[in-house]
Amino acid sequence: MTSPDRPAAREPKYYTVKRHLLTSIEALEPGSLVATERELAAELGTSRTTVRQALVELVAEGRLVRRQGSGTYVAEAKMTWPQDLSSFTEQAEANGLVPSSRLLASARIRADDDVASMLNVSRGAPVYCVERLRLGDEQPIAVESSWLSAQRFPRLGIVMRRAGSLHAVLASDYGVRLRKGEESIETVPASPEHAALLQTDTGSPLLVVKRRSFDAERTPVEWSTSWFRGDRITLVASLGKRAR
Amino acid sequence: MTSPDRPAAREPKYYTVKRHLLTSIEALEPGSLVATERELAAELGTSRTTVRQALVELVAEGRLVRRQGSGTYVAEAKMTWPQDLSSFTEQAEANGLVPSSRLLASARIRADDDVASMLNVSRGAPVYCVERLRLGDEQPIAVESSWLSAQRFPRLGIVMRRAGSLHAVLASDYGVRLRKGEESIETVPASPEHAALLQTDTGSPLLVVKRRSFDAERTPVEWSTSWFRGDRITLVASLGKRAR
DNA sequence: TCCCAACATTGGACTAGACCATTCAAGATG
DNA sequence: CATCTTGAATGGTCTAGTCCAATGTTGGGA
Repeated sequence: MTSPDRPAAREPKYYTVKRHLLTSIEALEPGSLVATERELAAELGTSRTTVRQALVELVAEGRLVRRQGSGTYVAEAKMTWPQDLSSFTEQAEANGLVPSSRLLASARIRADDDVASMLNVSRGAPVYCVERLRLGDEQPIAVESSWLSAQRFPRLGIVMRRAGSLHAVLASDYGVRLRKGEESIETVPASPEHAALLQTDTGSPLLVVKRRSFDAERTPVEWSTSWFRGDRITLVASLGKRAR
Repeated sequence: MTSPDRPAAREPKYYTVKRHLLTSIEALEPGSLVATERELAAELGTSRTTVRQALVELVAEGRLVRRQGSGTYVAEAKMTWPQDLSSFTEQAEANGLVPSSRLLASARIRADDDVASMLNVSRGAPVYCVERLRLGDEQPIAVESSWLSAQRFPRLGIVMRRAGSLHAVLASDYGVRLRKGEESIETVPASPEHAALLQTDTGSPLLVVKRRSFDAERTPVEWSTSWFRGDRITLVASLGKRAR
């Protein structure tokens, strides 16, 4: 009674625009300039808002880059990011990048319920929260927040102000070698703060990696959360024995 | 000359709405009805479009669920999904769910460049493409596409029409036991087709897991891609030695 | 020649509305 | 009492426009 042959999935108009753009993009080199939003709207007989919705998704997929005042460009290929090495420094070097960090914040605070259970300390116990922007070849890769017990690692806040690698400090100053434990991965829209740090748009999808690390005696030592740009990064892990 | 104290990250209006909603949501039980879009727009002195943009992100984060004609509700908690077991069947059972599958398509096609290199066969060689909807307790969890060499696994298309578990078939009918190789994880917006299958919205962020599996002789056997709803699933892997 | 101010153009954010599809409850009908 | 019809309310999609912020070009002045 409704429609004779019902399409399996009704396609919104913006999605038609998106597919049209996708085929145009495929023929172009990374860095090429794409038509302006107003041009596309006129050309495809639609509104700028609808064109914009298609562009938002293509940007989220890492196919396009928009620069206000300048134009929309075909994006560079995504970067792959290994997950099986222990530290950011190692992972960056495996990717052929020069790793660096900017210390955003380092505070001695009291553990809330989440942090307390993850570090196996009592609620309210003093913990260090170290927040860093991680860079590869001076380009922002991830924002990373780490929590560690302040009782176990006294003066960590002072030590971190001069050091680059947290894991190196733990090994040299405290004699702790980390092994990774559970890791969880999900996707969330970027907050304005994270977007600004990662030089992307508010609301664009990020990959969030939460990880707990243990020492040789299986005591939880570090609880960390990393935010990666979903449009620039593909996380890669080799699961079985190592590949090469 | 521009502004006396520049805020670190200018907050869009829709983000203020989002934070307002987030605090309201936190006090509510999953399943609770939230105010309508038009009410919120009037109440917060903004347009429905802006309210909608905030809702889109909260839905993407898995905090809210919208039902056309009915209303907007507080969502159930996300489901965690293990990554360290070999098959979907095992993973579902580890989660306490009854696994099932719907065979969407099963075709014998010629390998394109990507598939050929992943399976280590020549371009144009015959391969099977098996596309399945994976369910846990009858709820859609993931869409999964697998490619396997048709030369190595003759009559796989016929066999799969009756079988549920691909890995079980490989073991029983062909004597192959798989071990996992590299795995990559990224996030993409849902196509209308995937959205319909996973009962979510077109454009909502999905987690895409691509994986290559090998046999005991380290020959690539299966190349698969899985799409998970990013608002419902958190991927979990235990990295070091097994946790328990 | 060099620098800087003015301006046109781009994407970014937002508005106020239209129309549609789905849901669900209230009321009419058997 | 059960069933069907109707219609109001909801979210889904799209339009056509405004104003703003960032960019890059152009032309005038030192």
